[in-house]
Amino acid sequence: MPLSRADLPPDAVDAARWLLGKRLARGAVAVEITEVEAYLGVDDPASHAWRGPTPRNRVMFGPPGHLYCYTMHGHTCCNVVSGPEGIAHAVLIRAGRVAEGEAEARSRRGDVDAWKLARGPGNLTRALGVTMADAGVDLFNPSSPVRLTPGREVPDVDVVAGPRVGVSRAADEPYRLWIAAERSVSAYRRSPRAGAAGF
DNA sequence: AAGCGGATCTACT
DNA sequence: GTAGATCCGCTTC
Repeated sequence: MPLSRADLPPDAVDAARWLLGKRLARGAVAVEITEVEAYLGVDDPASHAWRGPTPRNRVMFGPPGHLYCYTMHGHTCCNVVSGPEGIAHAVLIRAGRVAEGEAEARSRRGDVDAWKLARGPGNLTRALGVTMADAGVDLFNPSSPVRLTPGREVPDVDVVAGPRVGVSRAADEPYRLWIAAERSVSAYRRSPRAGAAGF
């Protein structure tokens, strides 16, 4: 059974949990998602959508199930837009484990350990070959260059939550979810601009 | 028209 | 653990 758009929860945190264990596929490469971050659109000061629509973030304000891509520091990062339309909830795909097409992924990433091929959002897009040209594609359309496909069920006891990496606002919200004991999960770094940890 | 700041990565100590 | 490369979008002038 292919995944359907109706399976994707509208709330970004729910969508993030749902995406763990699913696969993101492009060309011969498929990555099993191991680490994600939820961004709550217009209600989230850490989201690119917080200040409203711009040419860059317009995909996030569109229908769910599409790919929001952006570049920073010379890297491409990609998000799954959730719903409802106009609220701009999205889930950043931070890391994954290459499940298919390791040779093709390695041709782009070079000679690194297998668990590092898609570790970190920039490395993940490089391993898959995702670029800004893929921005806005429908992840549930089988003829799209990038697709979401079924993976494995991840039990709740294997899922850990914590603060998002590198954000300077809302830096303590536990909107980052990952699979415990997965080596492909990237290291936590707090933004130097975020205040002291607020416990 | 220019400056600033960032949802990063790698290398080096 | 820390520093530097690197570059585009958004804000402000």
